[in-house]
Amino acid sequence: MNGQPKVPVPTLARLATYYSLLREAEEAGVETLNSARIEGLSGIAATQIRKDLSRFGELGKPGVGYNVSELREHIGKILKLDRVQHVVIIGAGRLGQALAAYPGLADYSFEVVGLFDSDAKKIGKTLSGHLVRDVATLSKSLPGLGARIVAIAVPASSAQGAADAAFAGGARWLLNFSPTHIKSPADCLVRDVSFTQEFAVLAHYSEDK
Amino acid sequence: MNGQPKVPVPTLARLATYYSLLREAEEAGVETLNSARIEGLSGIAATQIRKDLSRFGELGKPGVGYNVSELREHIGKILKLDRVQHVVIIGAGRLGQALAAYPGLADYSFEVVGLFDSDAKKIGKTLSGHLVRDVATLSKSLPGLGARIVAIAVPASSAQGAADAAFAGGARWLLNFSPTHIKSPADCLVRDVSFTQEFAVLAHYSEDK
DNA sequence: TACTGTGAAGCGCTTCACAGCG
DNA sequence: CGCTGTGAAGCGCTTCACAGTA
Repeated sequence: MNGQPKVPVPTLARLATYYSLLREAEEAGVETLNSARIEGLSGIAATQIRKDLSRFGELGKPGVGYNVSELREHIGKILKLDRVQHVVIIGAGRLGQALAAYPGLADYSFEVVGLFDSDAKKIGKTLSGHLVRDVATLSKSLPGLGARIVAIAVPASSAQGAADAAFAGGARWLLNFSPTHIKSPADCLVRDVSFTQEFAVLAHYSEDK
Repeated sequence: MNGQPKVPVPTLARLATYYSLLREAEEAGVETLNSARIEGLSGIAATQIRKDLSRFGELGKPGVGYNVSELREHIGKILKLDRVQHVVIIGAGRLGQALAAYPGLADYSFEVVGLFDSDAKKIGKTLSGHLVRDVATLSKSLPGLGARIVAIAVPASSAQGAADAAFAGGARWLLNFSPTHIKSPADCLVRDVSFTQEFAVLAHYSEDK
């Protein structure tokens, strides 16, 4: 998709974890952190942490560790959290509202710039601090909102329609919270978050001893 | 006594996908489905599907495919969705409410038997159809609720405390929706669902302007 | 001495090619 | 012939052992 060195998704996920933990350490005034301490804070093995970070250059100092703010900044650049990322949310139900109001998003420089729904009772109202707009207008208004990322928080039956409207509006990165498979153009990336899947995995383990 | 063969987590996740899609096919009156059709419905490669299913015996018929209701039932047993799974949710904020009311949970035979919060304004009220109870009483009331699985939907700052109360009440399987690492006893299993992590992974792929 | 960086080994999931059965 | 089941190859992430550096 772009010409940068490919970073494995599991690594990216861990980088997001480091980022969040480094933010907290920075606010607490911690200046350096070594891989063993990061393991204690994150549950991720120290060797794994060093391996992840070494991919991007020599970020740490032997005998000392990693400089907290430098490392946070560096990871921010890799994850592109060094700029504001505009996000649009489709679906103003409980989940959509939860996402729209989620404080964690702001911590990562995500900004919700639009909340859409198809329910006439919700359109025009302000929910979770956002004006609810008609999803029928999505594909036309999306380019003007400058949103790179669209989150789908609608029931399974309307998910593909919502996604198609997003694609028509130029969206290329989707986070799909609906429990259904979304067919997407080849140059688009859809990431699924399935609550039921997570519960089901846990259920499988629920009886062994 | 763990006599069952270990099933990889990625496989379990896909089984949950098959299960959901088979439910729909069953309701639509479809009797058989072959791996190519399941690929079309799920986006999962046909060879992967056959490999996944072959692990549990010869479930399909060459030249025909898989019997929809038989397969759904079989997967239900593997994932232990053939019985009601009681779930307790800690945190009655927007996310906790979204989970408590999520229709997908009922489709998988999950039943929310308790919704807890620490906010005195919420305790005693009914939200998303559930009475909100005081989280301070959680560890005592948990055994009586018969919940195997506990979902943590509280802010990061109270997540460890909520988890500890759940562990004290005998919970051993946690779904953690808070953006923080939870320390858990060795015989407990914590699965993390991090919205910000998912957004961050997507952000990495977003194009430079 | 304390800690990072890294080549190599290890391991598990995925993909392939094709055997086997209805 | 159509479609599943499977041993084997492929591949990528993780873990290990230790070299290298402040």
